Amino acid sequence: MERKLLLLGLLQMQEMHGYQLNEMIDAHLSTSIDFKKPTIYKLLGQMRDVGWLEQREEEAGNRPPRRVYSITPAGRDAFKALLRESLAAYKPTDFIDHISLAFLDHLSPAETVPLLENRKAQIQALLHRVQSYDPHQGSMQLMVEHQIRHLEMEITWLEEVIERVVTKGIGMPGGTHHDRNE
Amino acid sequence: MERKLLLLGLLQMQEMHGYQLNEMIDAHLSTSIDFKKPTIYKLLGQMRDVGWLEQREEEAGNRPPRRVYSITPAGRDAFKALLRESLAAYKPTDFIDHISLAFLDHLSPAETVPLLENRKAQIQALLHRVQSYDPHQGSMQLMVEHQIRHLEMEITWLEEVIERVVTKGIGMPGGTHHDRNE
DNA sequence: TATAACATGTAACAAGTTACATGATTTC
DNA sequence: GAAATCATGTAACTTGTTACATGTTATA
Repeated sequence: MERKLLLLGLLQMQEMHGYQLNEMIDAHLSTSIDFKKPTIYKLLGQMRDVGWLEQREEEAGNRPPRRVYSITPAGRDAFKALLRESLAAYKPTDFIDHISLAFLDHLSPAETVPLLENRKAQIQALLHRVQSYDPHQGSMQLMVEHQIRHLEMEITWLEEVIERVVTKGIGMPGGTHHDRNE
Repeated sequence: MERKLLLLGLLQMQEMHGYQLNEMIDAHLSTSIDFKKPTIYKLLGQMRDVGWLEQREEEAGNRPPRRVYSITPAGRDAFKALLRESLAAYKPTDFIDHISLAFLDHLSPAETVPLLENRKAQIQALLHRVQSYDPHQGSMQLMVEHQIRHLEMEITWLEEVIERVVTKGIGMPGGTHHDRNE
């Protein structure tokens, strides 16, 4: 539903066609969310079918006509309902992509540190990209600021982990066990 | 691949059967990751088929026999390779579940604040659950600490957002526009 | 004149979850 | 004797991405 919320929110500002929505999302939100064209087109069709959106065809020469979507009163209601629901409900973040951190002690510090430094460099690169954004309008800017906070936290956290690996004290009780070998 | 990494990591400590792995994950990681039984069983089968795991059947009375998996040398190699790869590569977090924050200004502050307070309460509840965990062994503890950091950040961030909504200054430039209505 | 940008979409695939199926054993 | 726990798995569904298909118009 969050993806529908996003589309409805953007269409609330002005009517747009799919390609245009894709550009918007690409330009302003690509660092923080994945949302690809086929999905956009599909959801637009779905929302049109249930009456949240109205479709208007815009002919322009011989190319595929633009399908311009505008939000209907029903769509506006749906938007508000989704928005309230989504604001009030917190969905816990999935940490599966960080599971490797749990097995840090299976590698030697000498090997671990450069890997973590590499990871850190990537986060930093992303942070710089996000920071270089022009300010967005209204509360849209909150998305950017939130991501910046998040990335900054990730970096300081990683630095601490690296520090702990270096000074050897990784997981609290003496239980450090990376095994002897190549 | 992260899920396979997790299974391999757990099986590196000791051989286990699927049900047991599921219990482990449930007990120690359920606050931070989703990983359900059917997925576990499927991945165990896959990894057995490619020779990363060895399967041994343990009969016990008349009930379905336990299929106990132990990691093979090939599995150990795969584990290390996956671990290195996964440590070095940062996969950006998806913020789609936070998109509602971008449309905060479509609701009146009077309505927004309680919704956000509710959201905050949920994060706090989760934080308390995570904090009540016994310390995990070795670097596994890092997962817990990371999640705690994350949740604390989310809470302070939300508090700031609430503050900004209350004092009206939401998204930087004067562009606050929540529309007049019921 | 080749490539990028414009504009739409379908089809195949991926990677999970939820719901269902089965049956023994232990606990209340 | 009912319900929870132990133990396995399959099947259907969900929700998204990637790859492909198509054709026009502007740009290098």
